[in-house]
Amino acid sequence: MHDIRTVRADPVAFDAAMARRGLPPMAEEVLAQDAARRGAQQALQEKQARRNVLAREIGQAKRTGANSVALEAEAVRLRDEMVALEEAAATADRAQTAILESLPNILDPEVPDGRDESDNVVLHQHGEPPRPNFTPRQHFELGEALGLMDFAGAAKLAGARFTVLKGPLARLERALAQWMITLHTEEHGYTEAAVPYLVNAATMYGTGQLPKFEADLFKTTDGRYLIPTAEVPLTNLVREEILPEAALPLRFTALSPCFRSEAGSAGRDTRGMLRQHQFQKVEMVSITRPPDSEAEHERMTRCAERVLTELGLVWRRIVLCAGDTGFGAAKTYDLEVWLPGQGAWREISSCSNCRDFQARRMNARMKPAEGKGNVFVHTLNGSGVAVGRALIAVLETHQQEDGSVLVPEVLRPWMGGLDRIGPN
RNA sequence: GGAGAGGUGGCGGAGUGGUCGAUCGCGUCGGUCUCGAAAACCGAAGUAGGUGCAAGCCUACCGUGGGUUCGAAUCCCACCCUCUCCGCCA
Repeated sequence: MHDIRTVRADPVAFDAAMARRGLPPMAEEVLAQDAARRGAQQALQEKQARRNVLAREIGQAKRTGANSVALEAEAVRLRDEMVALEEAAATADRAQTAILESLPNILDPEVPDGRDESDNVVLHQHGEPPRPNFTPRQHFELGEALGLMDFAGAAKLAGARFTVLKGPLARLERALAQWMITLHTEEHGYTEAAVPYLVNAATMYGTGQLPKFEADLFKTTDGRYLIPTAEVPLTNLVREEILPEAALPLRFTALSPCFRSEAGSAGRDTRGMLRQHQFQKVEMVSITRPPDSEAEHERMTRCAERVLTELGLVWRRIVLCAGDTGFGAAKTYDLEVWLPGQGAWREISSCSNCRDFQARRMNARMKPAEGKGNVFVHTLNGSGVAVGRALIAVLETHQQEDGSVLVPEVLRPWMGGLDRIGPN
């Protein structure tokens, strides 16, 4: 959601910002609409002021027993006139909100130009893709050979894009999740939250899923939505709040299942558990003072990177280009892991600074310690990290020639000391 | 699911058709007094929009959305939420 004042202040800059997203100029139209809105509102407010005066005078007349017939006649006329003005003002307001809420966030100047993911820029790489002296297998080959990853069973239960994990593999997923969230709470300063997985429309609007991306969501019969990420409930915790400046930053983390319809991705990544309708993810969310969000973005990304490093994975940080950056983000770092079986880099985490974009939608503000006026907070979110994909990366990275998989050191305490998942 | 009660400013709590954006208390901030503090006293203090160089002025907001009325925190309708009891249930 954009502030109409940023458009008013510099329409040329606004159009330039939207152009980076591949959108046509629209400032002129928005400003014309804004002028119409203000005109209608002003006309209405004048009538309202007159109405209030008349009502007061009529009340006074009634009390003193004076004749108020003429006043009441004018008031009736006024009310009739106001009907059209009210409608005009409301329509203009809705029209303005509709366009301002449909436009994506203004990108950080550091975001590189580009159309799609091929224009993303690698910033840093940790480790080198290994060159084992055998042909590494993909995660589903390993999992199925071990008899611990059941796609047919999942399809029977729920359809395509679901997986049933069994035995040590099910436990490995749980171990990954537990270890990650414990790392973030005990060492990275995040407060764990257990949140609803089903939220209302206002909550989905706050983080930007609605109204534009409803097709990506699962909707329940009672009008609620399954969360596509814990970012949604965690961030909306501050919706409609005015926080004292001293309370910031707020840092939350949650383990949750994520539900995605994957509309529009038919045929992509159909094999294996890379792209599912349901997966586990550990999410991090920060709410900061405006000047702090940039540093927080770096900090959060490093928290995610640490997870990958400690799991012994090969990863790299990329900054998404203009065309690939999500609707609500001003800047996004993706972390990609090297999957030896697939022989490709795949996204495992995405850390975004949304600045005040979501805060406007949520009306989430802070009261400055000094000075007047409340300001919108900044919101950030990042995966820390996707558990399902971490499982894939661990399997493919630590697989042995015999098809067994070494359990990363950090996970062993969570695996009852198990150091290897194998076909014994 | 059934029955009942209730949602008012940071909190508590009045207000049931006419200067009510809202009495009062607590808390907060500023001041007086004091060596300092407490107490006491005085004062300030909601959110957003419009307009204006500014001081200011105007408008809206008493859970949300409609309605009645010249006029609604107050009356009517719908919805949401909270609490109590009953039933069911992990």
